[in-house]
Amino acid sequence: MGLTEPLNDADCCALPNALEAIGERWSFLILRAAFNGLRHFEEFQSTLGIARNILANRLGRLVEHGILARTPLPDDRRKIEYRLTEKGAELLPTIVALRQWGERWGSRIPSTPVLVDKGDHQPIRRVAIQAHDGRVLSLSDMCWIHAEEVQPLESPVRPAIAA
Amino acid sequence: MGLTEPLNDADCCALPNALEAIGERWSFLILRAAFNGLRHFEEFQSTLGIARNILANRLGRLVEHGILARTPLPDDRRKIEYRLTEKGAELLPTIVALRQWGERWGSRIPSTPVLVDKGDHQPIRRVAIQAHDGRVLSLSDMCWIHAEEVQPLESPVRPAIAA
DNA sequence: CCGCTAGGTTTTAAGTTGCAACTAAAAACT
DNA sequence: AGTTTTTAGTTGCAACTTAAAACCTAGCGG
Repeated sequence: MGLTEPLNDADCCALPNALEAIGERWSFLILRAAFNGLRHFEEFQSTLGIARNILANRLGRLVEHGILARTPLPDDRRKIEYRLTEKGAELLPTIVALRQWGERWGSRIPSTPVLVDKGDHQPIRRVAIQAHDGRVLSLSDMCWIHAEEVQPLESPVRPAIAA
Repeated sequence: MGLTEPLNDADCCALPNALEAIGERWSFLILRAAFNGLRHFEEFQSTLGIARNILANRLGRLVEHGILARTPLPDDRRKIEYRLTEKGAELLPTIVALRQWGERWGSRIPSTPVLVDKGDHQPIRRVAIQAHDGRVLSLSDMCWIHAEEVQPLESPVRPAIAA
């Protein structure tokens, strides 16, 4: 078996932290809604069908964790805007990965609206784990080592384009 | 704002399904433990510190959803092996993406054991959303369109990784 | 100053989690 | 064969979380 991580200690891995921020019921769905451009309490509430007290609680928690920013609009100060921060926006790969997994393995019709590159209208790739040079890796291709043991690369590879 | 998905209907998106399978408290951590090679009830229990009844419940649910396979070992039939199925193994990008996010934004030391390519011991890339040609896309580079409207590419790019 | 709207809080019921103690079956010792 | 130990659970009960519905309050618009 490829990977074996010393997970006995909680602090070896950032997952528990991440889950503290977004692991509760509804948080993920609220986030998805935020990625879809929803910004206001009543929008979230009516779109998701979530109870108001829970929504208030989750929005508050996401704000606390710096994932959403809460701003009363200056021209109507009743209205509160909840917007993804940069930190929040960087959850997109996680959400898309989970969504793709659900699409691939769920009992669903292949879900008609498709996420595409705005430039050429081609569908995005499957989210995958890649080596530094872009090769797609699976579970058995990886292992854990200590950060200090990593050898710097001789010729740094162009970061964006896959081989 | 780049993406706007008709999320009014629950069935437009595979996320709620996915979350039904793995969205409860502990499920993600159990999965991480499984990725780290844990296989037995007592291992999960003592490593994670989870209550036994909850662990039993979650393992059962993950098995129901085809994410873990439950097999009593032939040479000691008390021992039950819980192993990731293919479906389960394909959650790896989701988990790694969330972990990387937690590492980047958490208040943690950069988490010493690092996940590397077993071949060259170089760290894996950040999990990202990519266009068909490998360009990394962000929120504002994408939009939703209907599947039928996607134009096939003239020179097909290696198909294995396209979504 | 009246009513409406947006974004909450309160109350109460129902469901979930967590701990500790218990059980059941298979293996190991004596 | 009988006792003990190990592995994987189940049960009972208290504490906490979630859900639904009603209520509240600041800010606007007439």
